[in-house]
Amino acid sequence: MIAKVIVDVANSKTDRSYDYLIPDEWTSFIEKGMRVIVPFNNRNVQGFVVDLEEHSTVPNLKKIKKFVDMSPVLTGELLDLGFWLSEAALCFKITALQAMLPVALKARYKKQLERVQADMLPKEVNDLFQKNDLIDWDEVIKLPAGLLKQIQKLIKAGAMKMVTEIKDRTTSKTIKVVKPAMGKNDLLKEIETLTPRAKKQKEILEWFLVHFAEIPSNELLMKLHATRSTLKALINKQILVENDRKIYRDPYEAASFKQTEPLALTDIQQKAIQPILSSVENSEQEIFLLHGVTGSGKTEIYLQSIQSVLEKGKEAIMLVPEISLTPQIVQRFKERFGSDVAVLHSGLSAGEKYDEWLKIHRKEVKVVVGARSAIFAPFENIGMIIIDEEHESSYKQEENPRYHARDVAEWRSKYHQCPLILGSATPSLESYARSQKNVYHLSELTERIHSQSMPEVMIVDMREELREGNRSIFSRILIEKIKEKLDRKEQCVLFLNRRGYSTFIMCRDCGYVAECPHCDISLTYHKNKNTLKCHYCGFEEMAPNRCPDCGSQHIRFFGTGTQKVEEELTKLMPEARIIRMDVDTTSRKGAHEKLLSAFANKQGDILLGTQMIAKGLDFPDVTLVGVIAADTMLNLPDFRAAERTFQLLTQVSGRAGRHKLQGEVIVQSYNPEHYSIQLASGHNYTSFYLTEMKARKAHAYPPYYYLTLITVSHPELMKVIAVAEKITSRLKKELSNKAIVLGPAASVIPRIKDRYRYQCMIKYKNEPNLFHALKSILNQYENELGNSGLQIVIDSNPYMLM
DNA sequence: AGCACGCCGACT
DNA sequence: GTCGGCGTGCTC
Repeated sequence: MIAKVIVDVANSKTDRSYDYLIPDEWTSFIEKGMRVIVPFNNRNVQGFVVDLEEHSTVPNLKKIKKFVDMSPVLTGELLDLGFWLSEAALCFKITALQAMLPVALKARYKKQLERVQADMLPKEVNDLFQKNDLIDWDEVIKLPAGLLKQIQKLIKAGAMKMVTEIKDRTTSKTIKVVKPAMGKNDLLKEIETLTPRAKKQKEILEWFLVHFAEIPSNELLMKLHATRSTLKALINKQILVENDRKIYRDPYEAASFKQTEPLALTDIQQKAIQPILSSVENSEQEIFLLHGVTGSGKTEIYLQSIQSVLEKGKEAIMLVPEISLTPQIVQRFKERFGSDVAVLHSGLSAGEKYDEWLKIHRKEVKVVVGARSAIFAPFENIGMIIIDEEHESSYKQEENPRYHARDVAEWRSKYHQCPLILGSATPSLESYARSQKNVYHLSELTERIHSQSMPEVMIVDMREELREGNRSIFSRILIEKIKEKLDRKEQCVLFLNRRGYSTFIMCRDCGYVAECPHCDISLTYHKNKNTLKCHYCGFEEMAPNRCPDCGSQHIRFFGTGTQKVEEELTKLMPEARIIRMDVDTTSRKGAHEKLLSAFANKQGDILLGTQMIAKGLDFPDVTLVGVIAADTMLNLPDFRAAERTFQLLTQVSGRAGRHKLQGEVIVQSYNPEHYSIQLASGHNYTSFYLTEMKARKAHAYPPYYYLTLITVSHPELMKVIAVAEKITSRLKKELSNKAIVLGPAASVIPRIKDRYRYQCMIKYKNEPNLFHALKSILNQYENELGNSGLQIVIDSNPYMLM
């Protein structure tokens, strides 16, 4: 038998399957989707079996060396999906296949030096090997040059050789468990022969007499207040045996979840869920766009839809944006579906993710709640896929394979003939446009449950404040309102989309601006450490107190970040308890949850944060939401700037007054008349959609046109320009005259990490040649891509134009 | 990617 | 005459 294997060598020349002979003893064992280890050009690499065949046309096949899995890690469906994905995202097949598995399953290669004939080695070389016949290559590299030379010769002579060992990164957590080494009758006899002084030993054995089962050692010792030494005595006497047992890490172990029952749906919810349920009933592949204002009860619709899927014996995938994978959402799923749920998000360690993935693989769960990559959950009988907050940019992966979870979800829903639900209070223009063309089935939830009204939104013109002499970052009305809420023991959420203290520092005498030495971007001042940081490459240096250029001491800090807001707020209201949430305060594991639960327990009056506090949070006592600078995003050079601003303002405002108390929102802006700010404050999605669509049409942007962005980067500017120009002119030649090819132009950030960056953008409607043109461009530069430091990134349907 | 092969300059 | 630098090409 022949196995077709995709090897773990990410390169365009090796981007295909290779045939290998399956050793006779494994012919009935090796299956599609398993990982194997194969010899490949004088070394061993890992690969995926993607097909099995009787015969091969290739002479002199090599044999599969080892198998890695006892059962396939990729289903037939996922293999097909991987091939589709590698085409859609223009990446190597192996890259696509690996993206579908938890990182823990990615092969790790360890090079070693093996001793073949000890008697041929001189003493000083033999001494390097102690008991083992292998030395890690990392150790070999450190040896003195003289010794290396000898080793080189010995390798040539065949006395030693280089080998690669391949390992998973799976580390299983084990615990010690203990059980009787004999039957009940013998156990009884042993108890009788114990000396009267061995009171604790007797207690332990009596426990086993009653329970007669394996138990974690620690648990047993805790229960009986015994110590390890007592247990050890019994193990030594071979009355009990102790073993290591692999256990799952359960990130949510400590939390206990009360089971909840489905809530009664309002009439509006009922109307929205009906078509979904009938689609589940008839196993129809339909895509629903669930457009529901914040607080309209979308989650309950998800839960009940999934319930109906489970009742049919099928599985469900629910995607949520990374940032909103707060305990709140997880809790609602765990409460409803108990241990049927696996949770996958980036806050978990590689081992924890692997364990959650294993639960799916072993069919121990029926529901997955997770971020983007959870769309690859290895279910085989999917009855529904849900993407909550479908407009979120975190569904687009910004590295290879550059896929959008929505596209993968559509593919899988077609494969399984099941409904796909896209939910959002502010759908992406692409999705809403499809619903207008009846490609998607639109369901609207226009009212909040319990008919709370939408919060009152007030726009404050900050230019006016400035004119009236208020130079603070807070408007007078915002300060007044915060104080009012504090007096009433209610809570506030303040939002600012910028971390750090100041966005840039400038010398007032000579105009010097501190910039990153590796990127063309100004450095952000972080006050707590008194450093300047680059938010793109991580560069950090001490902040100067004199201008490095002219020596002046007049250095001023411009722009406002969360740190500065926190400081100003403390000055104005020393009594307020502020919880700040941004990348800098949540980098440690679990910090996110800790800060949120502190706020939920009212250990804080004001929650101040960036992006990450905009979504999904639901705190009953929050009655004021303040947006400190609504225009920060509006001024970005991105065609989605208005859409993002509208979405963010709507999401943030949705945090206020979700329960009994009426909410208020204050939006500070320097562009108060901009339609995205005006329409967000009026909660008017439809008008925003229509206005924005006109702008998109006028400028030939999605959803009227598809986009593909090509970014060329290299340490030398001339090289970048030359390559970008060649690519652009080639595309202009090869594409139809209906395609718009723009560029080459310097990227918004012209240099990152010492690499210059140029871009070319393609706008098109129907361009069957595009795929081949792009592929041949990649092929043309392939040998330059690796060694000369040239990088070409092709992103179809980009979310980040930077 | 990474390893072998092969071709040309520097050296015992 | 050999050793070792790196460009080139192939991997079932």
